[in-house]
Amino acid sequence: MKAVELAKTYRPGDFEDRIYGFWRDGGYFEPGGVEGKKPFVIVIPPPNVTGVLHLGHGLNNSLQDIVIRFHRMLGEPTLWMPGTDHAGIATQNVVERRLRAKGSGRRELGREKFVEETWKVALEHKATIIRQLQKIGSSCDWTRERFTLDEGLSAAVREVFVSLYERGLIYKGNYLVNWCSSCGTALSDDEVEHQEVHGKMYHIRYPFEDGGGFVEIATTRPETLLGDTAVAVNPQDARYTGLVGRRVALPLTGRTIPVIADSYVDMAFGTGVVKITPAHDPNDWEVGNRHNLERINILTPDGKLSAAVPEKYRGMDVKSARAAVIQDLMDAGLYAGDREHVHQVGHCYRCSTVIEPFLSAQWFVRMRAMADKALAAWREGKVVFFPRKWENTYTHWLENIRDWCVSRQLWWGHRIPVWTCASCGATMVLREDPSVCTECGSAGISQDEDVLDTWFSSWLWPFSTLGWPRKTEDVERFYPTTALVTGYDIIFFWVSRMIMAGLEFMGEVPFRDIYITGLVRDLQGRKMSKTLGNGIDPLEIVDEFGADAMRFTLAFLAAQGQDVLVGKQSFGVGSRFANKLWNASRYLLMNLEDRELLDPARLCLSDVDKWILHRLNETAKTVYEAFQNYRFNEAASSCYEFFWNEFCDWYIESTKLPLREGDGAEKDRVVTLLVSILEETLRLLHPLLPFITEEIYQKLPRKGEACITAAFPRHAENRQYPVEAAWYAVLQELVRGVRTLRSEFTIAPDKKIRVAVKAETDSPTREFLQRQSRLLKLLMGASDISIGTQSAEEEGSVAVLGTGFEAFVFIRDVIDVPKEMERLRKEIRKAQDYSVQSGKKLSSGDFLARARPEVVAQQRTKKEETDRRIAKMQGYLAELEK
RNA sequence: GGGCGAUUAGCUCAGCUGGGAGAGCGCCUGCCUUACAAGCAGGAUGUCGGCGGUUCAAACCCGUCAUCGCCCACCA
Repeated sequence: MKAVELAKTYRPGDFEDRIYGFWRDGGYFEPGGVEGKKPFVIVIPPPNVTGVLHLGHGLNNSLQDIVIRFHRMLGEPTLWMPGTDHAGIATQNVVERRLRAKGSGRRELGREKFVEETWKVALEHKATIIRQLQKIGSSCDWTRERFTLDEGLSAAVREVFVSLYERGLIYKGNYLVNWCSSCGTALSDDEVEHQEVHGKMYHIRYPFEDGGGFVEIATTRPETLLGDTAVAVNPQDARYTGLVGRRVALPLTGRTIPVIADSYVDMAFGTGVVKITPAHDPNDWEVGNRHNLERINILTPDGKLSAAVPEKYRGMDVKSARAAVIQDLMDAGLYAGDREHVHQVGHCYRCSTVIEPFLSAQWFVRMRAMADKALAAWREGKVVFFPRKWENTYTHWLENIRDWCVSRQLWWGHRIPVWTCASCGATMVLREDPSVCTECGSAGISQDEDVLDTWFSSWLWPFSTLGWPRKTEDVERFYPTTALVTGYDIIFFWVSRMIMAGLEFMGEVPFRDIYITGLVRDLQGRKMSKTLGNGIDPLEIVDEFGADAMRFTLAFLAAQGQDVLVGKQSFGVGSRFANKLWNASRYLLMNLEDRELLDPARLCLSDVDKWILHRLNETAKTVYEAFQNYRFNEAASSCYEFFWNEFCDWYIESTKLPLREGDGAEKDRVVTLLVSILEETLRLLHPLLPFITEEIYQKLPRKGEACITAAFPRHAENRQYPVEAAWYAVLQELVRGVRTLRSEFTIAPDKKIRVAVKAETDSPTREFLQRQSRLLKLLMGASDISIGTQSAEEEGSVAVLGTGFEAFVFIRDVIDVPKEMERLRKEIRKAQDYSVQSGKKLSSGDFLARARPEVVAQQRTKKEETDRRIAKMQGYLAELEK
């Protein structure tokens, strides 16, 4: 047979795109697998169509692809459902920013044109994102790709909104909501990020209406005074009881407001007197409700002071209004100073603008009942988080759930399917767009201007992508899905809500396993962000190191529950590993030249072969279990260890002897085995390094159709060879010992040495070593080796001790005697430390009585071994002293 | 104010059921040994954050303190 040629150097760029095309065009990403097996399904967390993917997506999608490929190779019908999210606020902001840069704006453009423009931008980004996902090897079924704003998903959103309305779970009301004046919309409570702000606490005097003194209040937002409708004191507060019922003159406004008593007021805080602004503070809102206070909305939707305030302040933004109010208070002699104050202030999660509580009419979803169902599902074990610690976050949020404000004052999103009739005032919540009023037949109807929160489409993702509300085969076959892989930052936004929607509309949780990835950070542990400029572009990594290197590195670093810290240099790990795989494969395939492959099942196995097969078998088990439990770092490091440190460093090296000296039949046997181990290893590594494994796999002389759908290696009882594995471990110990000596005494690699090994009488290990004496010579660089039960001569040698053997290396002429004595003393000291420690245990009655018998026995054996070693080393030392 | 996580080699971190502390990178030494210098062979380095406790036995379990980080929370 001819040798198979692999390029001299590993260049992932040469084949990754080609391999991806082979898979995609070959339909390998579509669900196949074994008939009747339970499908394995993941829906992708849809990336926002606002920009490009960052390394966090790189991690998240690499891990999903690893799991998907693993299950596909187990023969399960596997579906990775891809798609993207229209990301309401974020995308609208991107487009608005662009328009502003051109001196335009969304108002200038008008709703229809603006939405058209946004579609263009979204589709551009969508294309980029999909290209990126493909670049890193994502084996998504692109024939099923979805977008949260496409027709099907819009139908799902519509159905859910109407159906919730019909069930009485959606209502509209005038409430205080979180308002972002920059985005110009209401937000849900979860979309507000609290940040610590070093601000000021301002003290202001409110004079009594009838003259004669004042009360002093403290506030962090003096400008809201313009909307005050009361001041409150605690009814228990002896200082102020007399004041309740009196009226104060509200500064700068000409209005007077009452002093009321409410237990909400904390007597110990500030002055014990609180200004009450029901329209601009959630607490004041409650107080206002209890006391039937007027609500004065002093803000406009774009964050300016409204017509409700005195003329001079109208049109000012909050910041300048604050300054003006303070100045005017000073001028009026009502300002009582300020002090430093650190507090939490809500900011918009999309644009970081300070959130104002703002009174407006919004749509809300009643969450309590759905949350209880989601909690029950968790309690019944229907969803499991990996790692478990995130279950606290999940339950805590659900237990304290609040109604969900779902309307957004945006143009980009699903328009709320509600119409009102101008003539009869009817409200229509409908599955189909009406042309006239369903109550009075008037044509004077208009649709609600607002759109829905982006998450209102995302929470349906696990079934809307499958075609729901239509009764499709996909829904039937693939719902519920199996696993979800996502970041902890969206447990509230997305994970919990999907579980609620799944239970509510499908009657079943949408997935079973929830793997929560860590966050990708830079090497200093900082979040990657545009402003810090410390972000890493996954495509740059793919270009420089290859997609396989990126994936392997991320998996290698992804310890469950830990953030992943990476710098560009980090990817060297994966890069070197892929390179090693390339070179080892190149070498093995070179050896096919003039060889004939035999039937691997009928090969006669040497002890060394049995060792590596045993290790491969064990590794397959470890990796299988690691993938099943989403322990990616463990899978990656086991693969690394097996392939590099065992297969390459020892097994391939060991086979160089027969390949050099064996006869043709022996060479055929060895090459057959090497190629079959390589083939299995490629399958083992495929989920982690899909491109390179497929590329090499396709070149194997004997292979299945494609690595991507080949069977994942499984642990087999009949491939266990623990005895041979133990023998080989002794061989390694012996070789390492001799190599250490060589290195310590700087014996040139080409200088051949003579070694005598003395092993225990009647030991199978000794017989094994005797059988491997030529291999031993090769591995230790020995010219001559003798293995017996006694060494004829020890004169002129330096000894190496190991499990059941002593080896004598005849290099006394080149060694530095004092140095060797020093080394021995150190070794002895170490062994003695252990012996003493172990002796203490063994002489303790408690230990003997309470420790498990096998532990005691083990301890005893080890101590005896150690003591024997000490005695021998002392013997060598005495020898040297002479 | 609650809750969670981290603290292990110079750096980044593993260590899943308690039984003589591990990896990768970096560092040092020797090698271009016909697969691989992105390599090979070898080496050094640790009061496992502090203090208590449980246990025959603790990096691991419990308590406590310290430092760092994250999440949640309406104190003006």
